[in-house]
Amino acid sequence: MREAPTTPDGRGTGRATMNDVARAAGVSLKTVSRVVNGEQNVSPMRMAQVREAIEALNYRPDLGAITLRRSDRRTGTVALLLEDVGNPFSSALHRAVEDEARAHGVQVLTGSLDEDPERERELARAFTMRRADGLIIAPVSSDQSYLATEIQADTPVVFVDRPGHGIPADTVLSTNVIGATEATRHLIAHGHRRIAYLGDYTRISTARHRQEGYLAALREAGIDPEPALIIPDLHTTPMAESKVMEVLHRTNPPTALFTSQNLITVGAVRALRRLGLHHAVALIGFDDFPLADLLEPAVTVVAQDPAMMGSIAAQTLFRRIDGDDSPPGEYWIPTTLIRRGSGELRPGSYPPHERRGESL
Amino acid sequence: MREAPTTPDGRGTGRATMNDVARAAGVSLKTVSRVVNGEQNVSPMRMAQVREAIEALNYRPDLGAITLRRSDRRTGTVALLLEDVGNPFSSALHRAVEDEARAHGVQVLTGSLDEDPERERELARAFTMRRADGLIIAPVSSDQSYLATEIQADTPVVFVDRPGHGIPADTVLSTNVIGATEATRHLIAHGHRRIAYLGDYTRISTARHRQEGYLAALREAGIDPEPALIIPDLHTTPMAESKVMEVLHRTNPPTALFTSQNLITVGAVRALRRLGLHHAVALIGFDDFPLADLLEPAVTVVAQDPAMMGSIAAQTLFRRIDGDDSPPGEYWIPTTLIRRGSGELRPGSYPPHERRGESL
DNA sequence: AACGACGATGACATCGTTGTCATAGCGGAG
DNA sequence: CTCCGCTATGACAACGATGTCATCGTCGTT
Repeated sequence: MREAPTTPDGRGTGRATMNDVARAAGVSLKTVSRVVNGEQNVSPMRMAQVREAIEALNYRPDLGAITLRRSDRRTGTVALLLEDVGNPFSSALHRAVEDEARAHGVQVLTGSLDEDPERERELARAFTMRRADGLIIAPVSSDQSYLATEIQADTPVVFVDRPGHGIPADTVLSTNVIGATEATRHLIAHGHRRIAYLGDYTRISTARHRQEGYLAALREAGIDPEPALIIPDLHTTPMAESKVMEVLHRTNPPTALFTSQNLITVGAVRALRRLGLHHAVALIGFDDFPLADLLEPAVTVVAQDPAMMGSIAAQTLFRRIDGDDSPPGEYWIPTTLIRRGSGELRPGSYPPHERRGESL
Repeated sequence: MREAPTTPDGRGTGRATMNDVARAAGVSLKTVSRVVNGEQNVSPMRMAQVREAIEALNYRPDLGAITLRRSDRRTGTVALLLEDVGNPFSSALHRAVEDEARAHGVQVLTGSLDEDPERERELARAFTMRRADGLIIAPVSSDQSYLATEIQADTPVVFVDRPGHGIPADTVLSTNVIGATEATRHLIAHGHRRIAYLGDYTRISTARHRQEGYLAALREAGIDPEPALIIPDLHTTPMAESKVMEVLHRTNPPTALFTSQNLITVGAVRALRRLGLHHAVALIGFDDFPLADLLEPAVTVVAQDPAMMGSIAAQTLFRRIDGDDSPPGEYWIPTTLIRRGSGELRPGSYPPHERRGESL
């Protein structure tokens, strides 16, 4: 095996170029290009020589240079901007996008937005400079019109989990309103009338929609929503936990809780445990989470399908990349109410201890 | 605002180039380059003209072209190859790498390996072609010598979670042996002598090391390891669940379980629940998981620190990228035994029902 | 008044690759 | 034997940017 070549001017990167291969094989640059790209009309002899040189020099094409020169300008990369690649929802979605991308021979660049609009702009800019072939984004800022340039430059954009604003683009969403309505209706059907809503920051569209669904179900059942039971702007587990503690200490506490998001659900579970009310106060959470079925009682949830959302978003994106220019669509991914126990508790189960052995 | 320019030959990408900006501003290409790169010696007047043109044309530099031409050849991208970006361990690690990368103005390309050596090669090749500035990988194949070319070409590689083979490189690992020894010792200290080991595929180095630690603790306590209690090659929750069911149905069942991985731990919890033995048989799992503290009993674990692993791996990588060429190092990230209840059960707690009220 | 230093600017080559075009060689039809 | 058409091959420009170098003008110094 030969040494890695160094260009005469000392700028050597330690990596062989197509030119190095050409020299080594004693053919022209273009012939190497033909072999590498599997083009017709190369004699078997040259072909063998070139392949041998490629092997010997350990040549690897430079995708940057290829992209620059090729007429289609594809980078074979798509960008994925999510809330936080470390959380279960985002990472499940990410994985589904990756699977779809793999099928297209495309790599995925990811970034976490952390509810930070500035970060959204930064990352969008970074990915623009990298000329990603497409962009899937769960937007956090209130205006995505800065992406208009991209779309105009033929880089498709797909919104996922949250709708975008200021530009038309394909959008993949959970049926948030319907799911929340269904959850609340389910609690009402089990006899509850004092149902608390615990939600994330109101600026987040999904939080608003879930609250909307909650209110719709109350209205439909002729229950007056009680302002004191509508508690938005919770974002973390500790925030939710302490708020739930407070709510349940009130003189006229709710008999059921509807939590609009994972971390809040977990906070509620912790609070109920600490108060020993986990078998007394009903609970339904929006968004499923691992081990929900192993808790005591198991937690009833409105499950989203992040994997499906990722798949659909990616499929839509690739269809656009492949030239589909029909009008943008909205894709609604259905949620599923999973009955596990916590959502089927009836009001007036106090004191909890008397009921303990009963369950199961 | 002006229309996006089209190059005369019709190859127009819809995106303005530096040349377009130069033409619009009535200056030379090089002057635009100077402005964009904030170089000295541009008159304020030209500067203003150029900025205006940039704004009007919505110019964005093409990172591919920049990388090709610049002498440092940086792409501002690092590659991260993990077991599965969708699982909690990988995604926590991913997030930590992203945070470190963000601090360096670098983007992260990710890929999931799914224990598939072929996939490892494919992705390594894809990232090589993209000329990532560095590579962090949790290897699955038995030989990474194919990466030697990369290292030689000055693209640093860092192994994380599992050691690499065939090339020297920085490596970031959990203290698997120590952690497993500690867990097993803890069970022994609580009176157990019949402790089952339930592990992942033996081909995975972490699984081997955890088994090693388990055996070391037994040996140290003068307990003869019982082959029937050493159960490797479990990889999924259902596999683990059914195996644990089987083991506990034996005539002389173990009084404690040590599970070497998350999914196995969850499988064990499910099996114990189904058999009603969750308060009778002790359990310690390797690797922490969300809600472990909310299960009944709460699950004692040997916690890893994936975020720390990601941080250290990324920091090491960036140090290398910045030119550090000291000999490769090994970084051991300590594990922590978290006592929560399941690991503190003593043998002979049958029947479980008598003890139920007692706990807490 | 002559000169050197320096600031501002642009011309041109270049990075690694592909697209376009030209051309040499060869076999077969007329 | 000539010419056509095809295959195999290479020369050269171009993609979008930066690095190098040359040039020109201005100003302070002697």
